[in-house]
Amino acid sequence: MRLLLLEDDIALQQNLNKHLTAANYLVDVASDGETGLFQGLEYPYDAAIIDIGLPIIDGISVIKFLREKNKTFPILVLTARNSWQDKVAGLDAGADDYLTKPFHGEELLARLNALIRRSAGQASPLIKNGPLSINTKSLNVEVNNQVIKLSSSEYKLLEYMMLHLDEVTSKAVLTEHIYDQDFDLDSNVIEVFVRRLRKKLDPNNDYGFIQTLRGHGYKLKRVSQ
Amino acid sequence: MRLLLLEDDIALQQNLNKHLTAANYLVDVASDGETGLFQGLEYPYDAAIIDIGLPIIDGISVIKFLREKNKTFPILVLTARNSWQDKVAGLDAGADDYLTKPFHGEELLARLNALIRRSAGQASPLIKNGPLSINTKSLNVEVNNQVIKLSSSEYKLLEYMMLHLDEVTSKAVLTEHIYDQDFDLDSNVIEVFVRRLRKKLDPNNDYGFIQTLRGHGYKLKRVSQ
DNA sequence: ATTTATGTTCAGCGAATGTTCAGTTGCGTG
DNA sequence: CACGCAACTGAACATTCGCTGAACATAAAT
Repeated sequence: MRLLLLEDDIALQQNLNKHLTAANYLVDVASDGETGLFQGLEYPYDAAIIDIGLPIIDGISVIKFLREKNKTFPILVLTARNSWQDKVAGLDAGADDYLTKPFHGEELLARLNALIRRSAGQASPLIKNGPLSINTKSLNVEVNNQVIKLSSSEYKLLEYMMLHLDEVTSKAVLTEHIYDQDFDLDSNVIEVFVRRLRKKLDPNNDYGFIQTLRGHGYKLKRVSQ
Repeated sequence: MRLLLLEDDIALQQNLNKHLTAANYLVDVASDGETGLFQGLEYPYDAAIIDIGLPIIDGISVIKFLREKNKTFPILVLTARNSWQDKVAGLDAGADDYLTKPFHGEELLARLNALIRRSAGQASPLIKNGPLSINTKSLNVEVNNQVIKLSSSEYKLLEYMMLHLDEVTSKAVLTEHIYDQDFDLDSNVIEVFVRRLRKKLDPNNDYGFIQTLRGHGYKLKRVSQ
């Protein structure tokens, strides 16, 4: 198992390196974002541990860039205590878990093991489809890296379709997904939400994300990119 | 698909049961670890959903025991929010994925489907017959890799015949399949739909996909290729 | 209490689809 | 070969479905 460790605090870096190596990981280290990013793009890592505060390129940007380049290995971010924003930013950028400093080496190892095992099943909170991406943990939605603000229902609709790319889904099923109990069927809520979603995601209909299949339902087109 | 659901919160249990059943799973439920473990050892499940906090025997132990007895079906653990220890423990015990409460039924389904698919080597929604192919999920239809746009009824007809290749099907049966209730019999709707289908799939009748058996019905010819 | 965001309902429109019809074709049987 | 019936065909007609803008209702935020 090969790891990428990005940490600029040299003492901490060496300490972690020791721990991880002892746990039979092959560790590559870097002390700044640029070097780290380069390495992350270059080598087939099984996971990365990235500190938020890095010189040259900060950790968040490194994560974003790696995800943009379709690097899917799990990422664990290290944040300072009480820095709630950093955690959120990290998860938004595509990290899979976070750890607050200070922490025990054991804790790090446990989480890392879990992440790696889980990633074998490819359960990343970040779902991408061409220029469209959503984060099922932070509920962040982006089109071409532009954040889109969606209402709760709009998000639910989109999430469902992102989890079922290219599958036709009837309005009845979509309704069930938005409302806990069953709902009045001869309402056109779904149509209205779809309308608003389309408008927000793609005002000029450049992409045609959401397609209508008359008599069947809607589907979110898979975009290659 | 048969599932084992171990959850001691009765409300949640029933809710999940409803969702899963609606998604065509056959669900066995249990509210404590002992009963659950017994069932897990006894029946051939396709997957299990296990809450960490269970009476009598806790979820982690159940998972460990199942794995020890070489039960290989995928296991999804449910954990409380912020309890990363539980997640780690669950994954270490042999679970394949985790889900943090509260969650949407759909997210559960998506993960579950992913797990099962991964463990079983997916069944394809793609049906091919020579140059003709349909996708029963996306409802995409192609002839020689050229996408063909069909109306709802046209698609239903084609799907039925693709699922019954080389079988003669009477107009009455086809009618029943398109309409929920029975329909006026002395109408020539089917003929009209067949006509339109033929035109769209094969304008010059190069292949002769749909054959007429006078007095009996239609059949979709199996094409070698 | 007021404003703002979100959810829900409604009605008109137009295109896509479904349905009917009438004339034509052509197979199969006598 | 001729007849009758089943299927074919093109077009007209009818209807449904989804789209849309807006209004109204309710919930959340200030």
